Amino acid sequence: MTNEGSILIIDDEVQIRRLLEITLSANGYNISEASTGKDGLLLAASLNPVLIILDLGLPDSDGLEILKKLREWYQKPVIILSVRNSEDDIVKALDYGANDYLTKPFRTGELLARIRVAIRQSQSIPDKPTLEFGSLIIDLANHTARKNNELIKLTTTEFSLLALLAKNEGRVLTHQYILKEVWGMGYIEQTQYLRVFIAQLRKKVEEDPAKPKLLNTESGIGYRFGS
Amino acid sequence: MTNEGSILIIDDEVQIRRLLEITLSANGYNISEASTGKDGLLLAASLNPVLIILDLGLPDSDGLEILKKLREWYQKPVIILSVRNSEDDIVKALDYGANDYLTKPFRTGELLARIRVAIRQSQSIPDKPTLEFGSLIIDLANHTARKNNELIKLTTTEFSLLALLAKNEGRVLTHQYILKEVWGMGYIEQTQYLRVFIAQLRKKVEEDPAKPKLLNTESGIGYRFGS
DNA sequence: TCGGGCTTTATAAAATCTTTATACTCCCCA
DNA sequence: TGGGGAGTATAAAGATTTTATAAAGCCCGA
Repeated sequence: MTNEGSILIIDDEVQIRRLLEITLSANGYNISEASTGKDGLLLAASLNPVLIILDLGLPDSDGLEILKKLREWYQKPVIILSVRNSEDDIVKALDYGANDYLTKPFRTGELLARIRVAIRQSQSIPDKPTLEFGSLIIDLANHTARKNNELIKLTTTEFSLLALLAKNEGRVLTHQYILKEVWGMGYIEQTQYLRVFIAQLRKKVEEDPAKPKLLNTESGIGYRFGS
Repeated sequence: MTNEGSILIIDDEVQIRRLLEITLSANGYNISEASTGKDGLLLAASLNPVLIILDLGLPDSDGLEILKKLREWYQKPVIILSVRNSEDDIVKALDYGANDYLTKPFRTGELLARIRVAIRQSQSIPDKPTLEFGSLIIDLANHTARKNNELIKLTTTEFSLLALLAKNEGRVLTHQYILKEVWGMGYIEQTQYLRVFIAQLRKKVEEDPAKPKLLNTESGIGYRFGS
């Protein structure tokens, strides 16, 4: 795969993409590009790049939302490149999981150095792309899950729910928290959604859906994955 | 142990140190300070801080040299804080092993966010606080309790009751107080509820429910956890 | 238009809480 | 010394809340 180890640029401005493409290529990186948040997410999932450069001012969606969605499964570095220079924007982006934040216009040498820092750090941290629980293997980067080595067909919502719970193995997550993370702020009261999807997941993931070992319910509170 | 997890500031300017000290302390970090590179290196070695904030413009030595020396053994994050704003300085510092680079004057909120990023990357999630009583472990944040490392199944009410008593280990809590805290103001007279739930808890938590060691009754007054 | 996936509804089942019933324990005093 | 009462323990029945699951309806993209 030629794009193994590439850097993904998500930015709507053509000239910025061109500049980055030239600069980064000249320094030995493979480049992939997306001009919208949606494309960016898709490309990120399919290419699994070593680093993502993300513009906050995308036309189709809020950059922070893209960042949050990315961070549900993408552990490698994300560097924000934005014209926004307010402290609030910077702090939010960093707290949402960005590794670094540069304001446009930026100095290419500095960007390159910060890319080196980010990649250097991500390599020292051992990659944990899959979560394993007995015969169940969840691959966060590829959005897939396997039981006894067979691929389980999961919808997007089912996968985020499973991934959220699995990433918090042993912890009790409240209904509200799960609904907020998977469906969004406006769905905090839709506990029934959660019940429906948990039931579906159990059918797909558990040996015996009637006696769940992975997706445990904490009556009156929420759900807990495992132990 | 008090300096375990502290942040070391190496900067010769008193007012910067004072500012950082106030800001960082207010955000729950322990602070250590050095005004020269030499002291900084010594302190770093003796304290092993979780993060170092390093000024490049030290009087006794070149900041980059300090960084280089630090990096011979120190793997945790180093954030550079400097008046120097040239691309060359920034690139060099980052390539010498700095994790981040901020130019003075800096915005404290941004610095704090970048500190969080650096610490987040350098350490995995710390375990949440738990209450431990021999073989019984109560995890308040997770709403779980374990006896001999096995999860005990507790209902919401049972858990709040156990948690309330455990948090007040050794103290006698009156019936009324417990009822008010767990059930609410309107239940102060329902002493029987309490008896029922204490009995249930003892069955689940005590080695010998007939001879309780944790959930002790103070006849005529209330209950006491432990000692 | 079709079909997959999400939302909504309906209902059965399970879990939990409340109430009742009965027995036990301790302590005081005749 | 042993009977009585206040306070306590516990099981179990009844009531209520919460959860599981199937299935119907809806919506959107191919």
